[in-house]
Amino acid sequence: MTRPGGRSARVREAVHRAVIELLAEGETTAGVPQIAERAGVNPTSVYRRWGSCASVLLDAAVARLSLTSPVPDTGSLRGDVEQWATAVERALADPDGAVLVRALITFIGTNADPIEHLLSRGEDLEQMLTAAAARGEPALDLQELLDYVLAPLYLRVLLSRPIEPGIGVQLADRLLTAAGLPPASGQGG
Amino acid sequence: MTRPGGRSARVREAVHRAVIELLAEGETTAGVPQIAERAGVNPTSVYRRWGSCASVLLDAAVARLSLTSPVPDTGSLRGDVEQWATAVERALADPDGAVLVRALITFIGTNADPIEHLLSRGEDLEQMLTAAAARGEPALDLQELLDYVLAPLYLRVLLSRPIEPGIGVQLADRLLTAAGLPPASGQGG
DNA sequence: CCTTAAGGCCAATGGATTTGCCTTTAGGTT
DNA sequence: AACCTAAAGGCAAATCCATTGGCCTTAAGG
Repeated sequence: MTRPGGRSARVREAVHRAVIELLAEGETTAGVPQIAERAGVNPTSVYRRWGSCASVLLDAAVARLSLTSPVPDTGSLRGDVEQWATAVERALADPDGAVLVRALITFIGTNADPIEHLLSRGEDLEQMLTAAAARGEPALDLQELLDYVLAPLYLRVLLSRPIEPGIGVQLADRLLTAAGLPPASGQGG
Repeated sequence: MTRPGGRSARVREAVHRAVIELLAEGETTAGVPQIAERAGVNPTSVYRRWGSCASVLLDAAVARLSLTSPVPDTGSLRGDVEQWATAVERALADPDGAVLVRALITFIGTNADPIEHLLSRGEDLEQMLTAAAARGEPALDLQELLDYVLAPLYLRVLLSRPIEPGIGVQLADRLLTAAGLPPASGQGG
């Protein structure tokens, strides 16, 4: 029998918060003992539940990023893409989000699981694009969406460049323009 | 007095090769002792010169990446951008290059130095774009070059997706098209 | 009020890191 | 060319610290 709630949940929460905090403070070399102390938890407990610092990080990152950027459904391709881009922009502009993305990237080389997780989100996005095409809007590729919008945002995070407010929409517009969709007039019609 | 050559240089070389090899073999958790053994060097020497595994990696990455992708000067904007994109593509398609980029990203959060190094290359690229604008060609932004070409390539590396051959030129064309430069006819004039 | 999953504590353990000292040798000098 | 000198490497012993294992305590979930 597994026990998802109560003390276990509190420990999980505390540990997640601890890693994120430590990373945000630049303590990138913190080990399990440091995390445990910050979380007010015994190191042994962390070792038993997660086994390593990397797993903790991964768990925290996936838990956090799952709450972010749900796939939108505004009824128009432009609306969907812009809304999604904005959500990603917001997620990455938040220092915690940035830190988690970097951590995720770091450990993706080791673990295949997080990639799977990300790709499953990709399928949702693909559906969003497919639905738009079915409505008669321009057909977009998931890869194009990633190239035009996600990649530039990630590059900023990874190189520690600032995320300019509004950049999400701007990137989305580049994609939509390249796809032949006229720029939004903003006046409807 | 510092001694850049002779045995020191050999040790440096051997250690660089060792980290790259180990990473390429998937030994992402290798520590200083493993690196030293692979390099045929005493661990103490590694500790004294670099202090940590991260520094070794960084040193190796910067040393290696400095040799790659020199800024081109073909006389035409399209030629320059396409050639640069292809060089980057080639660098990232090489497993060693990919591994180093990921390593670099991982430790950029900690160290500011490598960012400086990368940005200094950015200035060279900016000159390339400025020179083209001075010739009357479309004026491009460094940021656009990074967004359209570098970011998508990096994203592939970071998410462990394959780098499709020719993708460099394809990305370059997107940028050039967006800039109003007609696609290459390949027939000149 | 049970049962037992999960956490805490403490005492090993083992490998990474540091330290002191000696040997090699790069780079310069005579 | 032989010859300094000190920077850099090697070696071994000492130390430090993350990780593990055994055992007890707490408290979910029924």
